[in-house]
Amino acid sequence: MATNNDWHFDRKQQRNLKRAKLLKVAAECFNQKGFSGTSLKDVAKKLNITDAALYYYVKNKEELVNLCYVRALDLGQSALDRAIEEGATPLEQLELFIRYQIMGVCGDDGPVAVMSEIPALAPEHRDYVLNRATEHSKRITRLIRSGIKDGTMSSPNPIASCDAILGALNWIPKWYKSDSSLSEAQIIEAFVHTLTQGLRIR
Amino acid sequence: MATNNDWHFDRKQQRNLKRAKLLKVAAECFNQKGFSGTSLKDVAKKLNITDAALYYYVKNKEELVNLCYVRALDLGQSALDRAIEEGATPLEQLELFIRYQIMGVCGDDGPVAVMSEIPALAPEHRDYVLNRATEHSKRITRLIRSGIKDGTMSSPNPIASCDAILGALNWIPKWYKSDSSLSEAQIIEAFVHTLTQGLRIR
Amino acid sequence: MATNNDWHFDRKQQRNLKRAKLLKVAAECFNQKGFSGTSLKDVAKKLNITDAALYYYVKNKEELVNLCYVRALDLGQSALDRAIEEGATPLEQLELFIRYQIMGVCGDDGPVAVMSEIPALAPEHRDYVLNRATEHSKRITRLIRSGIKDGTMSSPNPIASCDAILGALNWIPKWYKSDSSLSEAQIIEAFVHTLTQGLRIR
Amino acid sequence: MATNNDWHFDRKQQRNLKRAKLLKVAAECFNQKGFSGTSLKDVAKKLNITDAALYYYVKNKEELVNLCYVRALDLGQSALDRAIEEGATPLEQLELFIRYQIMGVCGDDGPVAVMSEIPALAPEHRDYVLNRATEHSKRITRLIRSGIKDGTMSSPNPIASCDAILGALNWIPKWYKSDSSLSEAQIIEAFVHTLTQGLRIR
DNA sequence: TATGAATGAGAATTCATTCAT
DNA sequence: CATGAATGAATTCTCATTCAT
Repeated sequence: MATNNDWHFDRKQQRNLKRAKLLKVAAECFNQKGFSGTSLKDVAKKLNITDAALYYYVKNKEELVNLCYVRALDLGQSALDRAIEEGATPLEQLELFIRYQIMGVCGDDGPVAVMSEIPALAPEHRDYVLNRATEHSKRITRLIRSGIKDGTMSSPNPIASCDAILGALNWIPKWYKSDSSLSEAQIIEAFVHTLTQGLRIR
Repeated sequence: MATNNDWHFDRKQQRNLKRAKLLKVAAECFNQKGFSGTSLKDVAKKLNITDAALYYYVKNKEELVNLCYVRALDLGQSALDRAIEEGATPLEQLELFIRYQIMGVCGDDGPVAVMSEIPALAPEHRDYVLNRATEHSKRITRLIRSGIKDGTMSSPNPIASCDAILGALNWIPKWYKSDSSLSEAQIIEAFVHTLTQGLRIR
Repeated sequence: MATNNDWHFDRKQQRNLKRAKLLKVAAECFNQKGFSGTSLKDVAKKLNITDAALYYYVKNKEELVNLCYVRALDLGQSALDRAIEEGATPLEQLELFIRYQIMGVCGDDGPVAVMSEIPALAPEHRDYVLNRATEHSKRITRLIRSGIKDGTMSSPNPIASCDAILGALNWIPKWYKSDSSLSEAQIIEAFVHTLTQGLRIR
Repeated sequence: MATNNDWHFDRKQQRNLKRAKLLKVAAECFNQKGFSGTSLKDVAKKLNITDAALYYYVKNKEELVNLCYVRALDLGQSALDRAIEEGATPLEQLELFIRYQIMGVCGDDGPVAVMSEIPALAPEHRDYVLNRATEHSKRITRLIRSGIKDGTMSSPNPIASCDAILGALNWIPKWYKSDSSLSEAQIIEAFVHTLTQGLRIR
C-alpha cells in the first residue's frame, strides 16, 4: 500500500536524518573533549534523548567514533576527488583541495571529527581507517611529486610537506568557531596562500 | 654537614628527574590516547611503578595534564624567544622558530603534549594555559605583520596564516616517531620551506 | 490514559519507597560504623543491589548522609511540634516530646541517624543542618524557660539541661535493639521519669 | 651511671608524654570526624610529625583507637570509683559520679574519646571494651537500685535510667568547647540537677 | 522507539602500612 | 627517632551496556 510505503519511507528517512545529526553532534563532542572524555550521556543530552536510546542508531560507542572517522575520511576524500577532477595542474588541484577541505570542515556538513584517537578503535576499524588515511596522504604526496615534476612546485621532502598541510587542516576544527572573527573565506584564502605560495616574497 | 647536604641534594635531584620523566611519559600517553583515554595505571606501568606512587609526584591527574601543557607552552615560548633573539629579520625569525620548535618536539625534550584537551583542565589552569597560548599566537601573528611591513612576507590574513603554521607544528607529535623514515632534519627543512617559501615556484 | 498514569504512579511510588528504605538502611549502618566506616557497598549489600545502583537514588555518599540527617531533623521537629500542640503546660509538652521522640526513633520509622558526623557534610548542607539543629535546641531551651516561669520546672541552666536531655535521646540509637530486653514503652517511661521528675525523691 | 639513667629516664618520660599527647589529639580527631574519617596523617599533622612516625608510638591505627577507648573507660571507672568512695548515700554517689565524669571530660585530661565505633575494634579489644563498658553500666544501674531500696531514689526502670544518664554524659564531647559560653561548672550543676532531681517541681 | 532501572568493569584517589636511609 | 618513597587494598564514582516495560 502506498501509505504504508510512505510511512516506511518516512521512518527510514527520519532514522537517517537522526543518525546524521547524531554523527555531527558526536563529532562536535569528541573534538571538544576527546573520545573517552565524551560520555554517551553527553551526546544524548544534546539530542534531547536518553543514552539508552542511542543504541537504536549505533551498536556501541566504538561504532560511533568509527562512523565519525569514516565520515571525516569520506569528506577529505571527496574534497580531494573533486579537486583533482576540477584542477588543471597539480598546483591548482592542491589549492582546490585545501579550499574544499576547509569548506567541508567549516560549512554545513559541520563539525567533522579530528581523527586523533585512532587507537581507541577496534582492530578491524583501526586498520580500515589507518589504511584510508595513509592512502589519502599518499595521494596528496603524489600530487606534490607531480607538481615538482612538471616544474610548478618545489619541496625538499614531499612527504613532510604533505604532513605540514594535513596538520594545518586537521587542526582547524580545534579552533574554528562559526561565529568567530575569522570567516570561512578568510581562512581559505590565507591557507591556500600560506600553504602553496608561502609567506616569503621573492 | 656536607654529606647531609649531598644526601638531600640527591633526594631532591632524583625527585626532579623522576618528575621530568613522568611528564614526558605522560605526554606521550596523552598524545596517543587522549587525556581521558589514558589511565594513570597506563602511565605508571611505563614507569615501572604503581599508580598510587604517581600521587607522590603530582596531586592528581588534572595537575599532570596541566604540567604537561605548561611544559609544552614553555617549550614553544623559548623556541620563539630564541628565534626572535637570533634572527635578523622577521622572516629569519619565523624560520628559526619553526626549526627550534621542531627540534624541541622531536629532540630529547621529546614527547611534548599536544594541547588538545584544554577543556579538561580546572578553571584556573584553563585560563592560564589559554592566556599563554593566545599570547604565543599573537606574537607570531605580530611577527608576520612585521614581515609584511618590511616587505619580506605576504599574507592575506596574518591571523589565519599563524593558525596554519601552528596547526602544522602542533600536529607533529601525532605522527612523528623517532625511528621513522622521516628524520628531524628532513622535517625541519620541509616545514621551513613549505610554510615560508611555499610550494609554488614563481 | 488511566493505565499510563497508574504506571507512572507506580514507578514513582516504587522509587520513593526504595529511597525511603535506603535512608533507613543507611542510617542503621552509619549509626553502627560511622560515616566513613560505612562503605556504600555495605549499604547496597543490605538492600540486595549493587553499589552502583545506589547512585540512581542519591547523587553521592555525602547526599546520602545529608538526607539521613535531614530525616532525623524532621523527625525530631515533628515530635516537638506535636508535643507542643498537644501538651497543655510546658512540662507536659516536654514529656510528650520525649515520648514522641523515642517512639520515632524506636518505632517503624526506625533507625534514625545519629547526627554525629556533621563535619563530613558539604558546607551548604552543614550550615543547613547546623541551623536546624540549633533551632531545635533553642525551642527546647525556651520550653524549659517557660516551665521555669510558670513555676512547674526548675533548672540552674536551661541550655545545659536541654543538652542533657538531647544527649540522652540522641544516644538511644547507639544501644537500642528492637529485640532487646528493654521495650519501647519501658524506655519511654523511664526517660520521661528520669529526665523530668528526676531520680531523687523529695 | 646517673647521667645515663637520667637520660633513659628522660627518654622514657618523653615518650610517655608524647604518647599521652597522641592519645588526646587522636581522641579529639575521632570525636570530630569519626574513626574512619580520621586519617593518621590528620593526627600526625596536629603533632607536627609525619604519619610514619606515629608507628613508633602505636602498633597501628586500631591500637590507637583501642587505647583511646581504654583511656575513656579508665576515666569513667575512676570517676565512679572515687564517687562511690566519697559519697555517703547512693544518691550522693551518683551526683559525685556525674560531677567527676564531667570534670574528666571537660578538664585537663581533655578530649576523651566517645566510644561510638566499637565495631571498628579487633575482636579481642572489642570484647574487652564491651565487657568493661557493660560492667560500668551495671555498676551504675546497681547504684540506682540501691538508691531505690534505701528510699532516696525512684525509677520505673533502673537500666533505662542508667542509659539516659550515660547518654547525656557521653554526648558532652560532641558539643563541649572549652572556650564556649557554657562553663564546666555550669554543666556540672545543671546535669546533676536535671539527671537526679529532675526538672519538675513537686 | 524510547525510557527507567540495574549491572559490571574500570577509573581516580585515599590510606594504612612498610622499609631503606 | 624520623622521614621520604612506595605499595596494595579498599572506596567512591562513572560509564557503557542491557533489559523489561
